[in-house]
Amino acid sequence: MKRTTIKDLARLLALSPSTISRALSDHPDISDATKRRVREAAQATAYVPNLRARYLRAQHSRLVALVIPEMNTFFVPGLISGINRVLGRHDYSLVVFQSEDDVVLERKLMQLSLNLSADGVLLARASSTTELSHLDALAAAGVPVVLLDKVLHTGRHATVSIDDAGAAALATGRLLDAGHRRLVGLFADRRLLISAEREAGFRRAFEARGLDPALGHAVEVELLGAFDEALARAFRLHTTASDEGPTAVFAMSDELLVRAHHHLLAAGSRIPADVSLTAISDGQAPYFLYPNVTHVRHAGAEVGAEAAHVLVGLMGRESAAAVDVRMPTRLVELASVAPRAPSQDG
Amino acid sequence: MKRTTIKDLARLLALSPSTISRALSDHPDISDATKRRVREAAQATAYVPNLRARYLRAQHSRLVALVIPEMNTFFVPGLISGINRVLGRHDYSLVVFQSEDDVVLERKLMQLSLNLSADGVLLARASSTTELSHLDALAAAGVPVVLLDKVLHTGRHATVSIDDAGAAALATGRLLDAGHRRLVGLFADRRLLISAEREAGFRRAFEARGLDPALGHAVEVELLGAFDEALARAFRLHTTASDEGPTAVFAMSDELLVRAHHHLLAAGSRIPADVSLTAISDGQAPYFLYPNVTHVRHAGAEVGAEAAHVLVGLMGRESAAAVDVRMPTRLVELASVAPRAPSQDG
DNA sequence: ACCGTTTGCGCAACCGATTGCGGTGGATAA
DNA sequence: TTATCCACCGCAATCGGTTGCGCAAACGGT
Repeated sequence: MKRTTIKDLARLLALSPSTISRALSDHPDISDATKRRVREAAQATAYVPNLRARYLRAQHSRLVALVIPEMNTFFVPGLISGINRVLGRHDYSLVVFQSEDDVVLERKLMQLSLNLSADGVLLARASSTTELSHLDALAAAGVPVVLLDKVLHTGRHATVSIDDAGAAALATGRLLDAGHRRLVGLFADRRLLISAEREAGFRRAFEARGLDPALGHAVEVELLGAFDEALARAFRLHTTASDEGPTAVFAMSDELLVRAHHHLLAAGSRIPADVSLTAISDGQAPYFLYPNVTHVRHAGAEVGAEAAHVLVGLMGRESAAAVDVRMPTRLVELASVAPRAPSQDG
Repeated sequence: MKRTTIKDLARLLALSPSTISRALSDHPDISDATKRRVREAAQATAYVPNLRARYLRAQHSRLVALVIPEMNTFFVPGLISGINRVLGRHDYSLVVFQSEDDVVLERKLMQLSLNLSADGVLLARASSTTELSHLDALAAAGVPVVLLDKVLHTGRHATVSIDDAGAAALATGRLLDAGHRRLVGLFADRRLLISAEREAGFRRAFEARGLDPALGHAVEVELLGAFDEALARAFRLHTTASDEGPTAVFAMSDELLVRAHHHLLAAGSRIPADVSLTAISDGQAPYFLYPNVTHVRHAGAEVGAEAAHVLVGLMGRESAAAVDVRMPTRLVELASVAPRAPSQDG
């Protein structure tokens, strides 16, 4: 049941392997008659060229490794899809690894990518990854790396990301411009650069309008399990007797968005009549939540496609210029924000 | 910037490549002193073993190809994650391909998997794939294939799937047992085997209880864009003057579930006070929708892990037994079903 | 001092391809 | 007839490893 090789064909037709190889690749040195014979034999024996052997000789693999912290529901699927679409067009295949958000495993996977001779690597670093020395081996071997989504701007690596602070400011600003003042901002673990950036954007939106950033109550949701309690507490804490409580919520991610939405409905709040809502989102969830959520779009598919483009470019040439791409983001106006009549503090 | 090879080390240490290879693999024939020298030199020159060369010689690749129709939000991510987790434990790497739900591309990708000498293939067939002759070449080469999720039971290929009809009957039965009689069932394209099966289960639930299956109104949602209109029409059509309309909805997938949920809220219905809701779901969406949706769990992660297990088993031995695994499904009781007082037709 | 056994390493083939170069045979030109 | 050229194909090296086998030196025993 072994597969047919070029040598098998050579033996079968009493030719040399080189002739078979050339016949199959339509080399001018081979006569048409021979080419025909070879092709027929290849057909008959179900010959399948062995790309690994070919690539070994050619010193490449046409394999690209993608390392992500972990699979999730909203962003990563689009990312993979976008990457795959672009890579497929250039005859690259995508190997997907998960680092389980662990630097140690991430390092191992970088090493594995090198062992497999990946032609390029796409890395969404683990949250605990604070330095990129494990990319040095890749660099030394001339394997280009593109950092995506959760990047680290070292100036030495190509990156594809968004302006996190800007996106957060945009979504927050939409709430402020609708007249809301007391806001709750939902953020993931603050030690993550991305959370810190988005929280900074959240505050910046207040400052840009000459408002007191203290009106924005940032809630850090470390464990999704403790979400409801955390959000409820935020509302309680920031509701004073003289003043009413928060009237709008900003979620920095889809995970937080869907939970916030759920929480608000469960608490009996109407959106947007009682509470307005915006988020930074991949662009899926906002459409199946009711009402549709006004959001700043940060689509995995677009980030992935762009990163793949950059990588393909890098794999093409020798030089490894450290491009820094910032994907544009835009506000998608849907139905979760209602204007609010300004009160005395507006 | 070329990477160090075994030959480089051989030259450097004035040894033969074979000695280097054996020293690195701790072969007993090599003296400890030499081993030490070799290891140090390998360290110093940042030697990286080339797995492709090794695997070429060893006649395998430790690569597994996964071919899915397309990425989606709910099921596939879990699938990939589950597969990867199991595969990783066995030192296999996962190459992910998307067939864009097109048989022609699917065929090409099977061919590509063969060209790359994948050690095994995981296939979630495209909806237009009605026969599996493109797997013959893989079978001939001794490459095991496991069909998952959207399978085709040929008796010649290993499969991992669920009892679609049973799962649908379970979710539907939950509604009937709560006293609901007029039901709307939401299904994807009927030409898909999976839709047909689940619709059969939907009807079977009525029959099993001695009820008229005509009370179950199956709606086929071909285009997600036309969802709202289709569902609204179903409610209109099946609401008679003498009788009230449907009081419960069953969705055969997450995509349909989230849209149904959205639609019901938008129409001003309360769940479950006005309309009860069940679904077959991966198990994510039911928790972030409000109220949490009672569903039959069909988790991608579990299907993926099981399929990977089966494949690993198959890749281990020579024989290619055609196992047929049906994943168990169970009802997860949450909050979207309310009992309904029986009327005259109950 | 002689012989058998280890110990430690190299030769060369192999995995499945690709490719520079050289060689043979027939046709053509001089 | 002989020199020349071209069409067509094979040899052998190469990619980066692995491995069966052989061989020399060192070692042990008597």
